[in-house]
Amino acid sequence: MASNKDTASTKPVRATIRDVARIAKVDPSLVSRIVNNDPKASATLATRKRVLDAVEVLGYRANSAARMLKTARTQMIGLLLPDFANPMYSAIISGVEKRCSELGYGVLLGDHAEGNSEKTFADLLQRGQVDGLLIASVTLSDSFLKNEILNHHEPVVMINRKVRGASASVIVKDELGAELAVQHLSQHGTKTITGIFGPQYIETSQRRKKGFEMAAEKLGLKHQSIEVASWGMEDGRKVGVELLSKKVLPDAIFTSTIMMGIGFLRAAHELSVKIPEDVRVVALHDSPIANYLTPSLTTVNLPTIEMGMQAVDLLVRVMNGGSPTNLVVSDLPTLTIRESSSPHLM
Amino acid sequence: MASNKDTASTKPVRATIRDVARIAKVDPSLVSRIVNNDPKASATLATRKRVLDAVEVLGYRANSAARMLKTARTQMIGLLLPDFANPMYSAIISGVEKRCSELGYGVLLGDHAEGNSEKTFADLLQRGQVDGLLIASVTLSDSFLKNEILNHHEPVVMINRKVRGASASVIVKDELGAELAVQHLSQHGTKTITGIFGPQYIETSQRRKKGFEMAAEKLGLKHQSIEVASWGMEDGRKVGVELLSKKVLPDAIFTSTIMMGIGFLRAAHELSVKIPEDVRVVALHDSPIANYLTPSLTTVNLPTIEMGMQAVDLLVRVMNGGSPTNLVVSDLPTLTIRESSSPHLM
DNA sequence: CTTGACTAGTCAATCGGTTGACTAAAATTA
DNA sequence: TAATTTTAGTCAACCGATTGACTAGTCAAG
Repeated sequence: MASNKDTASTKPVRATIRDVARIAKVDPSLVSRIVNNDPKASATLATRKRVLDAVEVLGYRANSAARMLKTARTQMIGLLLPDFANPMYSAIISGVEKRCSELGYGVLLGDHAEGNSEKTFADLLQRGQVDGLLIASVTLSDSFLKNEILNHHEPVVMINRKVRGASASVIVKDELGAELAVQHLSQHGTKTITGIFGPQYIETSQRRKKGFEMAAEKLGLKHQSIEVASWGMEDGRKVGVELLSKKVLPDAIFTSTIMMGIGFLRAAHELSVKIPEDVRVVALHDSPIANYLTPSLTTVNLPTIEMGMQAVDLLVRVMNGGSPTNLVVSDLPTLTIRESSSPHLM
Repeated sequence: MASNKDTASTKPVRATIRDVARIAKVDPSLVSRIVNNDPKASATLATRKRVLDAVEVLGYRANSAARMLKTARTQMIGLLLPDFANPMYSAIISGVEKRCSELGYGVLLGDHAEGNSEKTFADLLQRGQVDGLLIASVTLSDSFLKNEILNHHEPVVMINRKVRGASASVIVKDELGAELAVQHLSQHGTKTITGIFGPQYIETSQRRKKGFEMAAEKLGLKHQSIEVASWGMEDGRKVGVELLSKKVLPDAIFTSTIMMGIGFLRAAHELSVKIPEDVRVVALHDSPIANYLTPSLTTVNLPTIEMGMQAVDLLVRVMNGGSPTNLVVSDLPTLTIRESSSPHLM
């Protein structure tokens, strides 16, 4: 008699380890050891083959719930994001997913639109659905993170952001990215430059601003930093309209996100300010779309996919008992020069 | 003695149902019934309170692996996507995630870049990590899907695509979307119109083309359909360059994806063709970015988020024994008129 | 021929909840 | 008051895989 009674019709009958064991005429424990390459498994070649054949024939896959229960590891990682539409996050997702899939981890998605956050954390971590958590959110406050996350002291890695005081994180060389942009913008006789940044309570925004200001200082540029409440296209547009309505325009603009850069280009278009002739623009973050804007947008390509991958690596290390560290992706930002900063390309 | 022995230091000690039972001085089964609102649970108010208090105090959450194992349901849905960067997919993800979270399902992400596919399917479905699968992929061939997916006859819902012969699906009114675009474009004295479509072995592409052609026919427009191999920005640009290099330009262009539309605008810019003065453009799919392009891009807003949500609903129905159906989201596409199609806005 | 060391594999407890079957006491009905 | 139903809760068998402990048989060495 089959151990799986066929329930009426619809339910697919999944083979269990016992089914395999019965077919191969061995104990389930041996099957387990063989399929998991347990060094403790000792079996003759013939036996091993019988087992493997049975696995093949039955299409056996270990039930992951049972395995999770016994091993207390889910082989899943939670990924918390605020916004799926932002291309920056797309790249992170890609990197995370890629590395996870290489390492045999699943990626459980968690969005945390407003109000959602506690629920998500509780649901994912507390009921043991994931072995660890990646948080790529810029909107959660440091204090919330400290109280909710570090309290539960689960393995957590922050992506693209450090949280003061604790936890592991992976960031990229934002300062250097900003510096690269400023250096490039300083050419062609640029004297004045304006940077547009997100809110400074976010550590990442701070680093970008710092990189911008130090580079401008070093190059002797007259500079100004504008801080806005958010990072989106509309923010870039609004600031752009305001800035470009003035009598005197800066020679160059640096936006700390590509979304802002896109918005800024739009503002310039609306006010008939010529980019790059009147104002040259560089944005942080690359995205395929930068090539297709008019003018195409010069960007600093941050190693975002790499950041996602290394975040997974770090998280896995922490899950295995490694100590949480704050990691900086060693890949350097690179500049992709396009029309928005290069009069001669136009 | 606590049932959880404290392992050295790092591992967080999670309370089990037995811990709760002990504190509340009841049987674990009663705890289970109470926390799950099992109608079979009968307990005095006092007992119930004791249990709930104990749950609260211990921060108890049912271990999901154990529950999965026993109930044979994971409360997770797999979402298979080809590309996280495409804004179209972002909207689908949003909708799926939202509805899942409302219904208490988790979303397990599966990318299926090349070669990845069998592995992903096997991993997710066969080892019972998800109760059902949503597939939002346009690149997998019908035959692959039929053999790999329908063979295993697991609950699967296709998003934005039908597979001939079987399975459940959710699509939107693509024809109508195309028609809406053509109608709008037919104004302002348009006589000739060209549509740009993805490969016709994809059913969705077919419907869009059909909608386009029927509408053009009905309105007495001279029309032409171009078929390209893919749906991206570069495809739109290439076709655009080719098309706009000719001596005679069509009065209007319809692109069947927003990515193509973006690429087309770029082509026009490169060739100094004025949009909308020389050629008017409408793209299928809306996205916030359409507002920020130059010119801003008129789009047909398909109810994509809704599609994601309804896909989840349908999948859940199928998982609960409902019969798989091919569903068309009833929300109608709407037109958002922007500069690319409206001379008077410029 | 005996002892010891492998080899090839089996046994059984366990992970944490769930759920049908069951019981003792209390409440209701006859 | 006795019989019956309800209430309040308990018991114990799972779900499927993992893993430390154990055993029967084989082989080699002494």
